[in-house]
Amino acid sequence: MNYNYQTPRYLLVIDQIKEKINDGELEPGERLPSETDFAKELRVSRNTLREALRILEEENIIIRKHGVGTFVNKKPVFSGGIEELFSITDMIQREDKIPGTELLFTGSVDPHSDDIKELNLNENEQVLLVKRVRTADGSPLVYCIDKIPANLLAKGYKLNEESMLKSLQEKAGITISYAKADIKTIGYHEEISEILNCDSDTPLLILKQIHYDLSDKPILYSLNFFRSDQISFSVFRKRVF
Amino acid sequence: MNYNYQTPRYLLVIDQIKEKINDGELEPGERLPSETDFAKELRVSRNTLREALRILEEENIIIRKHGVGTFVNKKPVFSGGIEELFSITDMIQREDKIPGTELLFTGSVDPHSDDIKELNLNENEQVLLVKRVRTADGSPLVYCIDKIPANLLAKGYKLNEESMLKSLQEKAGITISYAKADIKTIGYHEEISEILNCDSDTPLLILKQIHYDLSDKPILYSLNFFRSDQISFSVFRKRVF
DNA sequence: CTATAAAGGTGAGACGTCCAACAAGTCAAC
DNA sequence: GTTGACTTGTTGGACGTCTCACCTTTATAG
Repeated sequence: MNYNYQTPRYLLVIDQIKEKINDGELEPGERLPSETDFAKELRVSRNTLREALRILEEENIIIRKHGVGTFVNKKPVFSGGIEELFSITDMIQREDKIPGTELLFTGSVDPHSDDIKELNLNENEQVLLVKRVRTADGSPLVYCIDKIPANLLAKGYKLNEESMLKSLQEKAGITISYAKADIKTIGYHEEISEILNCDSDTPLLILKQIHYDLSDKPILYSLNFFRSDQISFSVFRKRVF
Repeated sequence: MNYNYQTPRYLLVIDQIKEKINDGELEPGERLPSETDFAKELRVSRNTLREALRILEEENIIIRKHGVGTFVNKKPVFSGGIEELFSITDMIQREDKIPGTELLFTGSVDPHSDDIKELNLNENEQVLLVKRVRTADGSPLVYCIDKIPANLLAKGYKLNEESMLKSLQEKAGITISYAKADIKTIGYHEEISEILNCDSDTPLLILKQIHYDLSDKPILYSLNFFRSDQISFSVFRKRVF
């Protein structure tokens, strides 16, 4: 096995340009050298440079104006919205809080009809059901229900207390690539509101997700009930023309 | 001399391939000809074909596997999540319902401190405040508060009853390019829950948005309160590596 | 029979070159 | 002064060619 990664040139070029921007060598709003000149300066062909510029434009780091020039974008690209897939562990850490986990239940169960549909299961296939409460700095933040087809996991699969995504990656070799999420809300849930220790005036934000792997196979069905007084979801919405 | 190169070749190639897929000439899951062969067949250079394939891959229409081949994607690309920016009018129409509007208030007012911050206003700048209830098939769905800096609009600016985005585009020549949205929830709002005609058990989903134009200038600050029993937000979440 | 090596096909990346489309400035003719 | 052709410099698009990395299949050695 020779993992002979050789980083493509255009990716190196991207890094070089980003570095120039971060180092202040290229100021926001400033015009880049012409493609011909810049290619010479970076010692790559114009096409390679263009490939890099194309991606940088996609990432909103530069703006290209036909017949005028290429410019460093002014605005700091904000992101980190939930259109990017990250784990609840990450979500908590981004708020500079310490994530914790309280395991409520784990074991194989027969799936509900919903699960069969969403996870594309066979008749007799069981699912690994995990119920947890995730805490931020010790106080309960979200009630999590996760379901994974049992046959995807080795017998001795041991759930660690960290991110489910990370755990799937490292323990089962499954890479989650994307998820289809649905955001709802519910006023009060007898059991869950109790566990999250929030009163009847505080609604719960529900994040219902189906996670898929690289070959579009449904892997993980999860329901998350958030305390709405401690969380909100931000989304970067882009106009599609 | 003037050959018919109005639209770029690679865009034509994209259309040709899409057409082949829609016509059933290329079945979902089927392998495309190799790049070399396909380029010959379509009478373009391999580079041009690759540019087309690159874009088709981005659009999730095909999947390329290094050393194996290029395949037509099986699954229908789901999207339409709120990571794509569309108006509430669109949102309602996508549910096959008839959008309606009830205008509650419109006029110029002094901005709040929040507005000044979010819309990047000057001290004495007024904002056009619009309060509306949007209905779907006649029944109230969402309570909308919109604020636009007054100086962006001509004196005689007349709000039509349609989409604010569309109105800004057509009447004021302002193109909204993207928005930063925040999703919250609230259990009950004395005034708004009343207007939306929903009881105290039904929480409201709040969509708070700041809309920006093509040059990243904040244009529109909006607060939308949705009846949570009639709406949920779907998001396509993608892993970023 | 199995395991390993070689071969061939595939997409990925890169280069040099050419022409077209676009924007802005220059300058002469009106 | 205004107009309109021309010039210059930019990004956009396209081509042909080459090498590399990756995967599958086949052939071969044991």
